[in-house]
Amino acid sequence: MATIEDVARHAGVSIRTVSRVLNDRPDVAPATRARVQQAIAALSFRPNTVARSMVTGSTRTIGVVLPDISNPFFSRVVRGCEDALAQAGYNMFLCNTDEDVDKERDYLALLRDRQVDGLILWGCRLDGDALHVLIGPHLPVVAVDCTPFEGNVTRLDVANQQGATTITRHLIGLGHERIGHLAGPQQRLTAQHRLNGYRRALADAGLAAPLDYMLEAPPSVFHGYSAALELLKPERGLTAIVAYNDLMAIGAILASQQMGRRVPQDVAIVGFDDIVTAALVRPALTTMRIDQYRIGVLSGQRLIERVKQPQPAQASTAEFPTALIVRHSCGARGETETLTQEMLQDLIASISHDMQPEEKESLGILPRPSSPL
Amino acid sequence: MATIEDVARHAGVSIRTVSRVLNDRPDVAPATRARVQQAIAALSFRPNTVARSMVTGSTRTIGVVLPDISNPFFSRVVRGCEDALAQAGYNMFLCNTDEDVDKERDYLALLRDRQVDGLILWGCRLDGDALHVLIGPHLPVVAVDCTPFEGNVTRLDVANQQGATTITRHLIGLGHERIGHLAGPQQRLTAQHRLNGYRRALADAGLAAPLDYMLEAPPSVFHGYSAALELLKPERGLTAIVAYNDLMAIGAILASQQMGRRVPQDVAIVGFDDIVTAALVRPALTTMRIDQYRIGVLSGQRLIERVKQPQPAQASTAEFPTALIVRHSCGARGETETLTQEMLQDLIASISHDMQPEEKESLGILPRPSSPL
DNA sequence: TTGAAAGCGTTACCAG
DNA sequence: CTGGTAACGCTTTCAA
Repeated sequence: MATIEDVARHAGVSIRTVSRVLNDRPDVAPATRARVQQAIAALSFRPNTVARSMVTGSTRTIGVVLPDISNPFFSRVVRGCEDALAQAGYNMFLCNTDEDVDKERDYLALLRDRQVDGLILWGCRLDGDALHVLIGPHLPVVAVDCTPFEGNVTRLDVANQQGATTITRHLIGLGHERIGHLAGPQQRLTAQHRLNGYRRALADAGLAAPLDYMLEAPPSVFHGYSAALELLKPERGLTAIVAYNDLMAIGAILASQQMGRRVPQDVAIVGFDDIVTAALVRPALTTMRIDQYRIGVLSGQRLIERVKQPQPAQASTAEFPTALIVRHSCGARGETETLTQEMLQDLIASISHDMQPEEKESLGILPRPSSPL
Repeated sequence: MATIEDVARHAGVSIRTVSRVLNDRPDVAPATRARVQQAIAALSFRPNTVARSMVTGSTRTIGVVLPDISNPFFSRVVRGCEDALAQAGYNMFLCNTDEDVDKERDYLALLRDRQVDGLILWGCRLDGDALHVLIGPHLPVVAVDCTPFEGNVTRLDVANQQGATTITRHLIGLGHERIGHLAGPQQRLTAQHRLNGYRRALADAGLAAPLDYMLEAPPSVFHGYSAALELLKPERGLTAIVAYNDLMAIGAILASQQMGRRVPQDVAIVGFDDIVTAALVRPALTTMRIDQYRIGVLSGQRLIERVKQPQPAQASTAEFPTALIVRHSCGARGETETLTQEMLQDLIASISHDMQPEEKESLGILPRPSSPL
């Protein structure tokens, strides 16, 4: 690997001058600049980012910490993040925590050691004090669905409670009175909020919500399936289930089918997130949509704003909206066993708007990231 | 941030001695070591990874370059990669190229500038020469489904051609004689190989494979849907379709349904990859399974082996197997409209083995990554 | 407009 | 066993 010194020697100038050319400084004579650029090309020199980081104090590197990238929800989110970060000239360290506080702690320490310029945190389980200690007061952070904590942080929260209330009300509007909840892990804030939203809707409608209407499980298809097997036992008499997320809802559909109960005729099931698969299972899931790509982009953009600001800004908060998507697992659109053309059109629509370039551009993601140097 | 010098001062020793303690060198007196450790704790000092990298020449950083993390296939793969890398003490830069050669080029250059210790490349479109120039002869690389190129590289290839032959033969064995192919983008090696495999099976069986049996499209649900609308027009008389991947196969199922042709009774459809959704759509997809998590882990482990080897090893190659998963979209297991309990059990099985801890451990992924320092 | 030299936070060689 | 010091590749202050 050629160094800046080699280039200087080759061009017959000083190191300082090469550095000036590298950083596009105006104060260098055109002839000199040309000579340096020639030398750079001749040696196919590229500046060492690590060395540069040492002196500038900036790595142009962002740590992204989330539960599990193989969850389709997060994989979509991360795509948005990465697009936003790449566009601003930042690279991303990806870290999977499996919602394990020890892993969270390790990764956070590691990332700080690596001198990342900022952090994007999704659904951290660490408490606020621990986060504050690990991250410190200066490092720019965007925290989505995390416990509030002190620091240079923008909090971004999905409207989980409100969303859960909305979708539960949808079920109530359909005439259901015995509505259960397949709850997510209650250490997760998100899961707590969705549970609260569900209870709120029932309370507002004067409906009963005994404890045995709710069951907690890990947020996967399989665990949703197992828990639903229990929750749907006839003695509870449930006619509808609000699941913590789409994965669990899909598991619940499987469980219902195994128990010989038709969805939506015998039991209505709704999810949360609107992952791509939600439109593809049968019956197609009624769910609360979170625009995953968009919130990913947003988190990245917000972080970059903060990183570029010289001094810590005021800690800020924003809420990200959800939208009710009515499909067929709730019974609102008929109970036909066969797929109608209208239903099909909906599904096609669901999958077709998927990350079109125009869609991206409207969020500020241009076709190609501007490549530094 | 405290530096090693602060620690040295605080402990009343030299910088050198602190460095020794940091790196667990034996040649330091127990009393001194204790004093240094105390100082480290008191100042909550953590070594600056960037500075360390400058002098050691190793960043303990790996670049992972792939088409799109929001594709469920890759999100699973990356999870495996990250687990393997984290366990070895490496962090991962994630880069999405959208199969755009310009993006590939930019990211590769950027990663080299960042002094990554190694590279994992998935489905690169750049030609061998370009790759060789960008990467150079020394940097350890694991290249999966990429054009062969010179360098310090382990090539890993999915048995795409063989897999496509196998699944096409499965259809032939079911009595189909007019089998179409929903092909992937032919600039991709993977897509070429699967096309070849399909043609091979037809040729071996003495079946016709006119060009209008094949149609190329981008590998998404939506584009699979659009292309299948064309491919399934009655004049072609196709009774079965081999899709490039599961996403396209799912699109094809949607298209068939919209055209009023039942799957599998009127047209059999099979996919490739066995993404999670494949088991969840109706009818459940018959497909060739690639164990995504496993191949992700494997790519990470192979790379680490290479990174730790002092001099460039012999370039090596390995093939990763696929397995035929027979579900219901091909008609081999009956044509019942309703889900039988047996079918359901299969699906449950498909989703339940999903990344269990025991499964992971058998691949060498332990419950928690050993945290350096 | 250009150059010499200091310094970023570590590691590691060579003396003591 | 411990300490002074050069070196890693770059940016930037200060002089010329």
